[in-house]
Amino acid sequence: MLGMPAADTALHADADRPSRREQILRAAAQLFAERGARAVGVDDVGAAVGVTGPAIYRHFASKDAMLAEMLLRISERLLAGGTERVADAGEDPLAQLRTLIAFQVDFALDNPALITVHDRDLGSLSEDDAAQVRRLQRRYVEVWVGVLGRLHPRADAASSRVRAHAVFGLINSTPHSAGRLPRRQMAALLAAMAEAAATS
Amino acid sequence: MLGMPAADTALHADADRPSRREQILRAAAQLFAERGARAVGVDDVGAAVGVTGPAIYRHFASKDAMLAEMLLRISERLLAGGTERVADAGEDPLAQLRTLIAFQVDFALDNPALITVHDRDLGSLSEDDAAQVRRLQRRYVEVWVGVLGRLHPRADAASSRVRAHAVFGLINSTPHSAGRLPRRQMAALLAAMAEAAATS
DNA sequence: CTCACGCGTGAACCACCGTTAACATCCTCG
DNA sequence: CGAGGATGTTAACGGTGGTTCACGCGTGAG
Repeated sequence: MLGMPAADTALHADADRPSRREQILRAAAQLFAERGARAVGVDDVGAAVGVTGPAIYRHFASKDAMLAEMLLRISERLLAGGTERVADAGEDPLAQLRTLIAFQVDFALDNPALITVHDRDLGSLSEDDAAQVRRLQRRYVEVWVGVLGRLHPRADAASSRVRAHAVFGLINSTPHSAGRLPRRQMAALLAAMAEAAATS
Repeated sequence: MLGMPAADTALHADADRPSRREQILRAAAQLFAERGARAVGVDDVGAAVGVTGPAIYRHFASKDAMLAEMLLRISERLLAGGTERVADAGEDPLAQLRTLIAFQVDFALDNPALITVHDRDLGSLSEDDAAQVRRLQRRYVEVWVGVLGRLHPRADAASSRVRAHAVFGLINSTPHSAGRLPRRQMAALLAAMAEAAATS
């Protein structure tokens, strides 16, 4: 814990000159998305940033720790962004829904790789880490469930939860249809479909 | 090829008294869905049907061959079912869409495990097998694209393809929200959402 | 200057797992 | 009844891949 670099564990992205740690996480996310976390070797990740495999261990305790941090960050970003958007959207449930949809669409279009890893490789996490990720996911889902519940006052919570997962599935289809349309068009289409599905 | 049992390679499901081969495929599908194909050992699959690991090789050439057959079957069932439904639905694009949606919803509710494996473990297939599966998938998508194109005559094929993937994502969210609602209610909700999204 | 420490390297270790080999069992059919 | 094939079992092999080790090299502080 004391030998570990103090910054960079935080959430901020460090866009301009990413530290080695960040480079590794980014490269790993890309590789994990393409082949699946278990199919990617430590050497592959190293090679992707111009370093040998074992060098990874100067920055992460283990390969699993890498994956864990990756998934935790994603979940945290989604939860934080989602709650913030809803809070800023006023009282109107439809306005809240629209901003949530726009947020999720942007995220999915910006990070198709993270989307892929997020729901494919949760299983290859330690039980503790997996539980923590699931807690964050659950809270994010609950944000959606709240909005959907206010939008459909006669529906029960279970229906709203199913609805939320269905909308996620719709929006998170981006990895399957990436690059087929210019981004603006893609975003508009997905948002329209998501809204239609959510309000049906 | 000659030593291989002649029947059972076919598509029919053999519901009543499944052969060992079928038992293995079913159990493997379940395990693969839960943990991911690479995380499941041959011994695990064997144990799930009351047999040791190497016994698998009396029925399959390799673990990869198991996965390949599994994915090929799924893709074939979807393509065959989809084309058949559309052919039986007459000329009305909306009627065609409704029957396609009903078909996909039924499949997704009946086989959440297969759905999961289908788009998570394609990557761990040999290049040849993966290509074959992708060809089938593509043809199934084209069935949807045709219907969606007739439904939105002013839209280009790329939009329809994105739309198709989005609807798949919506319906195939069943593994994430399994058992939260009674099946009838679940089917009705998903179908309504899918139709709203597809016709928006 | 030099000492410590951050960052990397190549080699070795070790566990896991797919696969094969060699040997039993049982059921069927001539 | 006896031969053969389908089906299993246990033991062993071999590759892959995560992790550790011992060591090298630069750089900034005392």
